[in-house]
Amino acid sequence: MVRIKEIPAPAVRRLSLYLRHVELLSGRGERTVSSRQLGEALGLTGAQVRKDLSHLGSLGHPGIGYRVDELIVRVRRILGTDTSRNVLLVGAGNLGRALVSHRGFAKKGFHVVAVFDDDERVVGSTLDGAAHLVVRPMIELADTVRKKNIRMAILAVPGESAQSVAEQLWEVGVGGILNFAPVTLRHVDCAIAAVDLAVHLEQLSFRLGNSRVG
Amino acid sequence: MVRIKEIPAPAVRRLSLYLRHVELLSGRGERTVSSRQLGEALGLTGAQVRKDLSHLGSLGHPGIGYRVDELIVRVRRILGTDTSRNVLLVGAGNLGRALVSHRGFAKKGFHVVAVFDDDERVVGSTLDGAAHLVVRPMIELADTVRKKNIRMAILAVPGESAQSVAEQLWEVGVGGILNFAPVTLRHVDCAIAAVDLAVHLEQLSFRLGNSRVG
DNA sequence: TTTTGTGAATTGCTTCACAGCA
DNA sequence: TGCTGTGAAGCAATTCACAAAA
Repeated sequence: MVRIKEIPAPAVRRLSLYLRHVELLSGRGERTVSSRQLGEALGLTGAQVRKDLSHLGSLGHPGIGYRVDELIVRVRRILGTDTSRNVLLVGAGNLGRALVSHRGFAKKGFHVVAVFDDDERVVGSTLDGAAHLVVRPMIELADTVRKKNIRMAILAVPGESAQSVAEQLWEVGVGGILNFAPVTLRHVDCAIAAVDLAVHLEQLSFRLGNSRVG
Repeated sequence: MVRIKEIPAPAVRRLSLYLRHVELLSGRGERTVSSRQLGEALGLTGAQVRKDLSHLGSLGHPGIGYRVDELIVRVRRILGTDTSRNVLLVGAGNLGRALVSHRGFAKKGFHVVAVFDDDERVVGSTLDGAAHLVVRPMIELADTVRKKNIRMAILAVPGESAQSVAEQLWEVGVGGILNFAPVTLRHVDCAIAAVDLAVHLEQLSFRLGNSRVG
C-alpha cells in the first residue's frame, strides 16, 4: 500500500500559523505571498516555509510565490477545517464559560454545541452570551455525542476530575480532547492537546530569569 | 569564560511537567520518585527524564531515585518560580476576566495585580471574583509597571490591537508576554509565549482526520 | 530576475546501553 | 539488585545551496 509521507509534527504546528497569516493577507486583498515574506511574518526562514509547504505537494509558483487562495484551500483541507465541526465543553467554570463565547473558535468553524458539568448548582443554567446553551449533567454525555455527531471536546474541569472525565469522553467515542486541566491525561486513546496556562507563564519566567532580554 | 550549558527548549518545557507531577506526589506524601515512574506518569521514557534532569546538575540518588522535595526546590529555582511574581493583564474581555480568576496562576505564585483596557465602557469597572482590581486605561501602564515591579504581561486583546499593545508593553519594560491574540508578535525584544486557542483545536482536527484513533 | 522544491549537510534531540554508586 | 548519569549511536528537523521554472 502506498503511504502518504507523514508530515512532521513541528511542520503541522506551523501549518496553522501559515494559514492564520495567509487568511489575514487574503482579507487585505493580497493575491500571492513568497516563502520569504511568509517566513518574515512568523519569524522563520524562507527555506523552512518552503520545506513545510512542500509536504502538501507542489503548490508554489517559481518566480511568483504561493497564491493565497490556493494555499488557504490546501491547508484547510489538510487540517480538516474546510468543513465546520461540532465541539462539546465539559466544565462550566470561569474558563469554560469564556471559551464558549470565544470568537476565535467560531471563526475557524468550531462550534460549541453542548456544555456539561456535574456541579448541580450550575446544571440547568444558561450561559451568558450563549443563551441557547443549557448546562447538562454528565449522564447525558453519550446521548448528545451521538445525536450531534461530536468528535472533539474541550476539557475545562479541575485537575482532580480531569482524568475521570477524559475516560468518559473516550468511552463515548470522542476522538480529540483539548485539555486545560493541569494534569497529564493517560490511558485514553484519543488525540490530546494540552494547554496548561500556568505552565506557559512558568516558561516565560524561565526565559526572563536566564536572559539578555531588555 | 565558563558558560552554563544551555538547556534545550524541549527539556525546559518538560521541566514544568515534571514539577507539576512531583508537586502532586509531594501532596500525596511520596518521598522519592524514579525516572521510570516519572516518565510513566507523563508518557515519556525513563532515559528522557534522566537526561532532562541531568541539566540541573547531579540530583538523583542511584538505587533510590529523586527525592521529591529536592526536585521541587531545584526545578522551581531554575524556572524562577521559587519566588512569586506580579503580572499584569491587558484586555478585560471574557477571556481576560476568566484568566484573572484562574486559580492555577496563583498556585504557581503568579499574581495578576493590574488590569488594563482601552475600551471606555469597561475602564473603571471591577472584576467579578477579584473586586480589588479596577480596570485601568492604558495611559497608566508605565506608571503601574514601575510601581509594582511588573515584568510579565498577559495579552488578551483582539488580534487587531495585539501588536500595538505588545509594543507598548515592551517600551515600558515588560520582559515577557503571554499572548492569547491570534497573531504573531514581531519586533518586540521580549520573551513571548503564544497560545492561540483555535490553533490547538485545529491541531486536534488534523490528528482526527489522519488517524487510527478510536 | 525572482522564487520554488529538494537533495545534501548540518544541527539538535532522543534513545540506547552500560559503568558506577547505594 | 535498583537506579542514576552519560558517552555514543541513531533519528529527526533545520538550514544550505543550487538546478529549474516563470
